[in-house]
Amino acid sequence: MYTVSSLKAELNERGWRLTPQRETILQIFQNLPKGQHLSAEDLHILLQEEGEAISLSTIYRNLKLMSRMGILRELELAEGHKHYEINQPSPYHHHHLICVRCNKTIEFKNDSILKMGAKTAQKEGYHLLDCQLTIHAICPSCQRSLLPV
Amino acid sequence: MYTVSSLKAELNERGWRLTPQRETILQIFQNLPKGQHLSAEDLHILLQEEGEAISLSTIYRNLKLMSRMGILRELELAEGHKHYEINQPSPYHHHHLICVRCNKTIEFKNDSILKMGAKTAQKEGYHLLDCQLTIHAICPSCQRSLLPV
DNA sequence: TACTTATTGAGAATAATCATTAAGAAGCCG
DNA sequence: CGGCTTCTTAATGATTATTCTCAATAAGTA
Ligand SMILES: [Mn+2]
Ligand SMILES: [Mn+2]
Ligand SMILES: [Zn+2]
Ligand SMILES: [Zn+2]
Repeated sequence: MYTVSSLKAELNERGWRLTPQRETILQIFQNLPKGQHLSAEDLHILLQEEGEAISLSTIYRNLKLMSRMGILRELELAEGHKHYEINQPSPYHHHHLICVRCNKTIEFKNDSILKMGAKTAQKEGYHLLDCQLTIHAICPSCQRSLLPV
Repeated sequence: MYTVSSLKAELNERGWRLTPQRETILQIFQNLPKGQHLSAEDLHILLQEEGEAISLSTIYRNLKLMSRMGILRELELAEGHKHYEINQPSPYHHHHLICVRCNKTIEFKNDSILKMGAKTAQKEGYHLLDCQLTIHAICPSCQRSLLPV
């Protein structure tokens, strides 16, 4: 599992710095209950409630940065804004099935997808940061409700 | 001088449309006193005052569009936001000398710059949209005031 | 007149700016 | 070797600017 010191190492390697804000954000995501995802706004409010407020600017900046570093995954759920979760390696790596009506999200695993992603990236000489299958769909419950569109 | 019908022609040629908003924006810039430049916000307020309000979204979208079409010029003055003016051909084509302290802006002409720009673009096979020399400086009056930085 | 689809407007999300702060590197002793 | 002081410059936070989204509208065209 990703530690604060490995974050520091990776940052420093690129001439960047470990800040309390980055450390806090990493820890929030590491301690996030399985299956939960946070938007920038969610994170902002959560931090305020915990009395560790970080500015929205900094949150946006670091969510993007940590996604590009491959530490977080940027998820396109069905709410009109991005969500994030920690990017975990193989045994925990998973994909998302999202109900576009009620936003209920199910995480599922599939090793062959990850393998294929890794192989494809490698074949092209790309450095893999994340590989996620996102399925937008309508859940059984919303199907039953028969509401138009 | 650019007319509404030539704007319509150029738009339609690309599958785009002439809207009242675009027409209004063009006319505002055409009637703008020589040497005046408008920011998105300036334009928004100006239109509100004239009772022809156009949404800020639409203003931003069209300022960018019309700049890319070569109808407007996007100016990097010294105020932290973009300004725009109509993009006029040769005899009216000009450049800008801006005081970064008081924002006083002087327009000046220089045919050789335009010629060089045109030649350079042509040599590389580029289609010239605009060619502007922007000079950021400190005006005599601000020099005299001797204020630090 | 009907039809397709670009455009608009409202609101939300995200990015940019800039002065201020503070990591991390480097130099200096003890 | 450590701690302390400097120094450079990345990062933050507050604010502002700009972009994105989506449902509703309307331009151009058949
Ligand atoms: Mn959400
Ligand atoms: Mn201005
Ligand atoms: Zn559902
Ligand atoms: Zn001046």
